Amino acid sequence: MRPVTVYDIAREANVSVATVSRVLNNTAPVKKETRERIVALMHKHQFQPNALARSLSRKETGMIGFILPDITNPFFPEVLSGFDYEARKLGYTYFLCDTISTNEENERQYDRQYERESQYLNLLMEKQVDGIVMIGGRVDLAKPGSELEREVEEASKRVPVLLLNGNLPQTKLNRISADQKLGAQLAVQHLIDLGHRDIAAIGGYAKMTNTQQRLLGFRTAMKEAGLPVRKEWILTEGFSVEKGREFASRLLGAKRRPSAIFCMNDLLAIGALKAAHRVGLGVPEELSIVGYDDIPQATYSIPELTTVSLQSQEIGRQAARTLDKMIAGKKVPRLQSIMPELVVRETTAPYTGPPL
Amino acid sequence: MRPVTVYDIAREANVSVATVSRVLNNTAPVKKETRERIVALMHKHQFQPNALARSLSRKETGMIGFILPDITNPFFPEVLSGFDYEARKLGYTYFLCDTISTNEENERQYDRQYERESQYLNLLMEKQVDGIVMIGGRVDLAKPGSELEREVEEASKRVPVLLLNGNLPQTKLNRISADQKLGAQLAVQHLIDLGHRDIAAIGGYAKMTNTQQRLLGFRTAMKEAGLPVRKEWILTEGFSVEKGREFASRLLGAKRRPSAIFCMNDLLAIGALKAAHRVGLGVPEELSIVGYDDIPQATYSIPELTTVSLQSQEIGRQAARTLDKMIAGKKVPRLQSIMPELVVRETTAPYTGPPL
DNA sequence: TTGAAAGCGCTAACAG
DNA sequence: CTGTTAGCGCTTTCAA
Repeated sequence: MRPVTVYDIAREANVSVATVSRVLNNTAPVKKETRERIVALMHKHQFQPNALARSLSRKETGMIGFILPDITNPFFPEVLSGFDYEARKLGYTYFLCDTISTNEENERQYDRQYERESQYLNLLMEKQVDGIVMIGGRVDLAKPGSELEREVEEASKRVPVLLLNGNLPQTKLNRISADQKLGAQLAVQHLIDLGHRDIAAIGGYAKMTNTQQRLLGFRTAMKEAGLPVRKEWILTEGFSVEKGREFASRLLGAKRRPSAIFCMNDLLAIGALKAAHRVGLGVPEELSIVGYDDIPQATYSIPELTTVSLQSQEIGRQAARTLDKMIAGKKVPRLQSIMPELVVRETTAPYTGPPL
Repeated sequence: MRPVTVYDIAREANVSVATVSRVLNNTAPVKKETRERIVALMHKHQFQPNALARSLSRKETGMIGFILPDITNPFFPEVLSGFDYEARKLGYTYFLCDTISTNEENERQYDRQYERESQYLNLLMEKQVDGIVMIGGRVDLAKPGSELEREVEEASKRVPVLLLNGNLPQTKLNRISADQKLGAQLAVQHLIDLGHRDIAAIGGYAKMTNTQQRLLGFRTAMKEAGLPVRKEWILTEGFSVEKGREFASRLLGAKRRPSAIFCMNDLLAIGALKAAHRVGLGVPEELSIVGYDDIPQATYSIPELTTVSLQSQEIGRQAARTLDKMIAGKKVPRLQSIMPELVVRETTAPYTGPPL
């Protein structure tokens, strides 16, 4: 059966569509009597306004596009859930745009990530979303390259775009970002305070801003404490549990090994935990480990991870509020910085090795 | 600046909008020469067709609504990622509708879950989605109650609805579901084969179909092996790590305790692992644990979880393909059953206690 | 091959 | 308070 429209309601109520529209949107006073008649009819026919038509004429859709790299990476659901909470309150609904996802062989496809982002950017604009938020992918690159940047900048002229936890340096897009350097400093300072001097750093990708910033924080903290940074103790290129295990194994297998490891995220830390376990090294007694991100899984391990909370939920919420303002045409600060917090749990303990 | 429309292109190309539309959709032959002229103009002006307008007249949107309870529960991103992969290939884009999400105080809001589902159902229909998939929430209830069911049935008359891993018994909606009972049997049989006789089952919610089915599988396997099921060893109402720890603690604190625990999901198993660790019980030497779902985190723990894979990615993929067929008006089987698989890892070992 | 014109369903002046 | 009417941007007959 053909869905019922405002015309159907109008006809049966002996009014014009304008009046129906008015009671639908409460956009102008309508005589109580006729209003009630119309409302009754709407219920009777289970009338559901066609949002497409409405959006077409109103020129706003209440839809947002959320572009992220990989929903199975537990960091993103955290951000998303905060975003969801606020966005819903503000009356938005959103498209989830995963630029990686998993194919039949169950393998992630990173190679086409940026291409996907471009596709989604266009698709979302065609769908007439009111705004777009981007996290991960090219936004994490220290030097995305002008083409990747230009594209987003171009998009931002048509629709508000907000970047999360990253940047596109050649553009002046709005963004919300945790202070990555500070987070790393917090973590490393914590280790130093515990008496550790031989500290390694593992994970991340050299080309990513977050990694560079965290490494910078690491170096800064070490330097301020007058501690040397050993090159062989900085192992990058990877963010997975598997990589964490690999990096840590390498570290722990060497003749001289660190007494503490600073990991670029929690997954790596979980991998490091596994490596330590494998070689029979007690954590935290013999080896301290600190993670980064504070994903829920940080409390699943034994022992539970000491880590740096990026306040991911908060970033998500902030994102929704900010994007809403941008959509409303209000001014928002170009950069909103979120303060990370050190969360001390069970993988760090005072240094107990031979006196230095 | 006003976005460019087919009219703008048409005018500048000295053709009618119909022709522009034709080259846009490749829906009828157009003279090569004029086609090229039009294509060039489109590029020149960065023309982006307005999907709203298109959908309004075509009566199809390429949009799907995906309703799930909680994106931060790692089971759902798995399903979603499989769904994403196929849906994208088929040209769909989807709204993520989380019915729980997290508020400012960082607490999940389960109480209004069903209400949210109803809201989203309506919202999605107004947005004119081509189809809806539902997982969790009311779909997991053994007796959802007629109102909750009627509503979905009603919706399904207007737009294809597909249920994942659950059912609404009073309706005859299409669904894709893992065989929960079989999965449980697999798990429990594995324990029995290892020589365990004292097996407990923890977690789940008594009112949920999945729990009932899994418990049924548990009982069936025990019965077939001639083993008794002790009432105090079946602890329900909960799906979290915290609950797992709590249940297992209770079990392990009693005078007589099981030598193996079958958990209704992996999070519970992780909790059980923690409980065992706390009381100094070695897993798997002194206590075997098996989980359910095989979320990625099942391999993060030490030792790694033996568990039942629900093939969540596959369910997601299947869902996309099936919904696409339904949208195309094709017939699909009312129920597609997915076979679970036992994944033996490190938390189960032969029984080594006193001879029975 | 191409154009004219009638929708798709709703909103928003404008007029009364 | 209410009705008329012109869009919103694209698709799709129906003719030519």
